[in-house]
Amino acid sequence: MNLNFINNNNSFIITGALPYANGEIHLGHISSTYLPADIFARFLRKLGKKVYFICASDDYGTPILIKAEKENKTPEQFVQYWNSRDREDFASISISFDKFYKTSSKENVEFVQDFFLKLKDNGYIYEKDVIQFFCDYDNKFLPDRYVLGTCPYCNSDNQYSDLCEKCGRVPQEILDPKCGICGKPPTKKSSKHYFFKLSSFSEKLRTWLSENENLQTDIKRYVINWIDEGLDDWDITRDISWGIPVPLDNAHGKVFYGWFDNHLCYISTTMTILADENNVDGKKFWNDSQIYHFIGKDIVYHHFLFLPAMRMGVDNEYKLPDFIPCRGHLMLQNQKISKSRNWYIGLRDFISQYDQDYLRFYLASISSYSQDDINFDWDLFYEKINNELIDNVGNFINRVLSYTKKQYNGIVPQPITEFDSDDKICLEKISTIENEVAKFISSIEVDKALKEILKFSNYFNQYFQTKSPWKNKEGTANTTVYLSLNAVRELTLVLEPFIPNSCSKIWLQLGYSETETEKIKTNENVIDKEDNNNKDSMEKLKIRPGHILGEVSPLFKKIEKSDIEKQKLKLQNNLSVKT
RNA sequence: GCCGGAGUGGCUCAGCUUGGCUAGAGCGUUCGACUCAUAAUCGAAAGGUCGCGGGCUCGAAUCCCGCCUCCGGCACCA
Repeated sequence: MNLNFINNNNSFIITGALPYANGEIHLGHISSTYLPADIFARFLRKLGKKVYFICASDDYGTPILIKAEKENKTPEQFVQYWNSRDREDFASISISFDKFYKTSSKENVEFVQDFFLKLKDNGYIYEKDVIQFFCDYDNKFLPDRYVLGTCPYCNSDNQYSDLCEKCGRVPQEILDPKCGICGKPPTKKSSKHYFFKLSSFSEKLRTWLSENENLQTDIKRYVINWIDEGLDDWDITRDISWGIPVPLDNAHGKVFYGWFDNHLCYISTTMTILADENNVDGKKFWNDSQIYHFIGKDIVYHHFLFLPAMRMGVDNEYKLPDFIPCRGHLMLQNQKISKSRNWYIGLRDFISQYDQDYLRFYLASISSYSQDDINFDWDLFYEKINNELIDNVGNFINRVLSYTKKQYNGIVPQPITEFDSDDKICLEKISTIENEVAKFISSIEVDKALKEILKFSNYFNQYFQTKSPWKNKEGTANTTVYLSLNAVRELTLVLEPFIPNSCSKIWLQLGYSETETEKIKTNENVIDKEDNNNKDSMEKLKIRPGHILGEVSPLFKKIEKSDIEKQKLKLQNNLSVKT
């Protein structure tokens, strides 16, 4: 949870919850899961750690099958579309996955089937007949969403048997059931299903949760409550055609339920990557690494119970997660995001209008490490970007660089005076900022890390202002500019995990080619292990006198207030159209 | 109903685990300064009964009890 922990470990496997392959990525996904994970992954890479950042589309299940049928596509075509779409969307906001794969991959299918057989060998799988809806006309079992009917709670008709979209509740027994395909009333029929003995892991799970200090305490408490109430065994099969087949001779037509196979894709995808590397024992690598599963709060149940229980069920062949960073949902203008009400902002839509780094910056700045919900507010977005990113950070960088251009022809000046006490404080700030930021990122508190960076930038604005080099050209100016340029450099280093795209531009303006930048980023161990004795030394300053800057121009464009008003209006209008 | 979280200046929040610096920050507001910079920046000021009521304590935003208000979760739902 702290810097020492990060320092003492060299390899990390980071996963982002798998997006279900039936719809587009929206701002909520980014904020709760992918952005925090990406910032963390980029931070670790910068420290020279071995990092695998893994994700995949979650391809199987009834909702996908139904949607594909409606669009007259095969489920393969359907999920292929969303897989590439997701891939593009994640790239558009620079989520730096090492691999974005799919649960329907050959590797995952084999892995899941193998995993199932191991669980079975270990005695954790049993068969049981369950009564299910069956359509005599279509000659099909009708799981979950294939049955429509009237919600027993709110009386809305045409709702799914496992979810009422009107009131959001999960009906125990839907009224007036109809087959989702032909509309005729279904009958009930017995079907053999496979069950996973979740209940027999209660005590092991309780112990694991209690003893793992890396897991968030409030979440542990409420998961333990579930255990206290008694865990039910878990029906892990479905009678549909779209899923991973149960690998048993007498189980034709049966596939695994999505939550049985999807999280195994974290492992199978990692193994797929590692198989391409020379001389790496994948399983050993997994078990020697620190495992982080980033998730949103909606899938706590699966990641804190199913996932660990299943790994326990194969004797911890692949170790359990060390961290499961879990965040709350993103609200939009203080209302819950809802796709069916059209109250959401798609990532693609957003990125087509604003710089990706605006979104990264804003979301990171409001993203606390907790399962409390946070709020996307257009007015605050406007203020944070214009006041903090642009006026504080962007302006500092631009004023220093353009001053150097103008007064020194872009050549870094030789400091000519003795460092005074102000300068010495600057020197210390320059040499400690990375550590300060690292402390927060290592415990995944990205909002606090960003705040620390803003304080740094603000401090140097003050320094530059107080020293007023334009008034002291014959005196302290060179030193002021020299130190400020080095502050810009540090700023760029610590900002990289947050706004990578903009940082690439800053490096160029600072006069470093792309290859030089790569060197800077990878060769430096930014964490300075307890060795602060050289704080005052000029050795810490990496931009040397005589270095030549690149072309300088403002990095960011301000957001217009009128534009924000349009966005708010657009959101409202979309909502009213739907309702 | 059960479980959990929250209630701090106009707004957004930090602080509360391990009670004690004059209760902090950013934005906004007011006044002033500066001009290198994207009308950016810097300085100063105003502004809070830390939800309410009790309690422990020399001392509580911070611990305990009760109450009020808001929010989330309640199982196969990504």
